Amino acid sequence: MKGLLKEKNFSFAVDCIIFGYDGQDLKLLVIKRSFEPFKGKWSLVGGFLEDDESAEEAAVRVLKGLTGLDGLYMEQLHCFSEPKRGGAERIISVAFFALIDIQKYNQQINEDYHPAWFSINQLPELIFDHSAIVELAKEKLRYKAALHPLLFELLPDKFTMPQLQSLYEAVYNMEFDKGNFNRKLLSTKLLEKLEDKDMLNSKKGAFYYTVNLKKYSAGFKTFLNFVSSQYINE
Amino acid sequence: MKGLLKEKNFSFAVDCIIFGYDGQDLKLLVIKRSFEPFKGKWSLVGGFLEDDESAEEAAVRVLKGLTGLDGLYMEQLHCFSEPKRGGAERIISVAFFALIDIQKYNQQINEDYHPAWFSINQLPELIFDHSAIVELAKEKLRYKAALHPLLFELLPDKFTMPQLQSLYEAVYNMEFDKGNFNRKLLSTKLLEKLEDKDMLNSKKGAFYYTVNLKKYSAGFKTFLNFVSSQYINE
DNA sequence: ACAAAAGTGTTATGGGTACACCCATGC
DNA sequence: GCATGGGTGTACCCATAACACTTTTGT
Repeated sequence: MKGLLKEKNFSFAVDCIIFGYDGQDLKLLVIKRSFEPFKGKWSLVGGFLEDDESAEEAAVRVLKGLTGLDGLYMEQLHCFSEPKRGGAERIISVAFFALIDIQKYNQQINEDYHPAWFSINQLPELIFDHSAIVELAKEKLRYKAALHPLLFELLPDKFTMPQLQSLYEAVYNMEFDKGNFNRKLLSTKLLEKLEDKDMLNSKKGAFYYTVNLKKYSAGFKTFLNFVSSQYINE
Repeated sequence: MKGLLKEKNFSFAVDCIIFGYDGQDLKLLVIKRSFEPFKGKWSLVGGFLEDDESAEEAAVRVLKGLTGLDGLYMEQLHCFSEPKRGGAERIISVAFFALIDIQKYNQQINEDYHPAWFSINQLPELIFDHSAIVELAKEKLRYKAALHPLLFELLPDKFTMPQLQSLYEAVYNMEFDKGNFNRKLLSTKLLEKLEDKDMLNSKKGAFYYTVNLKKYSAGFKTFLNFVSSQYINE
C-alpha cells in the first residue's frame, strides 16, 4: 500500500507438472536443463512470463513448445513465492499441472528439451523446489480426481474399463473391486459403450468406451465420494 | 527460457478475501480505498510484496494490519495475472482467503482503512476484478467446507449446535434437519461438549461445544461427503 | 399450562462392499 | 475343454433422510 511503484527484484515464471499414463504407471514428464545454473539436471518445464500474457497463457505456450499439443487439461496449482526457493535470483512461479495422453504426446514430442518420463514412484532429484511442487501436484491430482472425472484426460479417446481401472489403481496405489468399479463408473452416465472390443489384452476382449464430459455437472454428485473414503483411510 | 534477466513491467501484490459470520449472514470484510485510483471505492485489502517475504507472509502482514489479528485461518486461493485486470499498471496478485471470528475482530479493528462488513448476498461493487475474485473465494469456501471442518474458524471458541447449524445454513443457503445435523457433526468426534449452556437464545438453552481439530485427520473421512451431495444438487 | 426451541429415537431407502458366479475367447 | 480375464448378480451393512417424539425452560 505504499504507492504503485516498487522496485521489482524478482522474475515471474510458470512451471508445468505434466502427468501421463503408460498403461502401467502414473508418470511425470521432466526435462534436462540445457543451460546454467544446474545444466544437465532434471527440471520441470517452465518459462518466464511475457509482458502481454497471463500465467495461464504462458503455461499453454510452454506446454505447446514441449509437447506440441494444444488444448490440454490444465489447472493452476499454486503460486510459489518464497524468497529463497533456490537459484541466485528471486523467481516467483505459478505452477500448473497438466494431464496428457502419452500416445498423442509421442507423436508431437519436441526433443530439444531432452524430455523424459519418470514413474511417479521413482522420481529423480529435481532442481530448486520442484520436487516439493510435484508432491503437491500429486496430492491435488489425487484429491481432485477422487471427486471429479479428470483421469480420462490421461487415456486415449477409446479405452476399456480394465484400462480405466488400472489407471485409477496406479494413481491411488490401491486395488479396486472390478464389479464395483464398473458399476460406479457406469452409474455416472458419463461413459458411452462402443461396439468394438480391445482383443489384444485378453482372450475375451473388453469393450471400448468413450467419455462424454458434457454430462459432467449432472454426473458430479455420483463422482463425489468416489475413491475418497477408501483413499483417505489408506 | 530466454535467460534470467527480464524486464519486469509489473508489480506483485496480495489480496485478502476475509470472511466472517455475525450469527445471521456470511459476511465479507472490505475497505474503502483512501488513495487513487478509485479513491473512495470498495476494495479487498491488499498490499505489495516486500523483497524479503513470500506472498503468504505478505498476506499475514496485511491481515494483521487491518484486523490486528495473528494466526488466522488462511489459504492461498489463486494467482490472478491477466495483463488487463484493471488499473493502469500491470499488477499480478495472489489472493488469499481468511476466516475470522467477527467478535475477536471487533476488539482489534483498525479504523484507518475504513473497513466494512457486507453480507455475501449483498455485496457492493468492488474495484478491478475483485468481485470475480470474491466469487471464486465463495465457491472455494463452500467446496472446501463441504469436505473439511473449516467453518469453526468463523465462530467463537465456544458455540452451540444451533449456532453451528445456522452458520452452515448461511454458507450453503439451505436448511438442514437439526437431528441429522447434530448426529453428523457429533459423529466426527471433533466436538467436545461443555457443561454450560447458552441461555440467551432459547428457553431451554443449548449446550456449548468446542472443537478439537487435533483429531482432524481421523475425522476426515466422516467429513467427506458432508453437505456435498445436497449442496451439489441445489 | 403452554409455547418454543433443544435434543433424541425410529424407520425406510439407497449406495457401498464383498464375493460368488457366468461369459467369451484363444489355445 | 480349460484357463484367463471380462462382466454380472446378490446379499449384507451402514450412512442418510425424513419426521415423530421427548425435554427443558420462560412466560
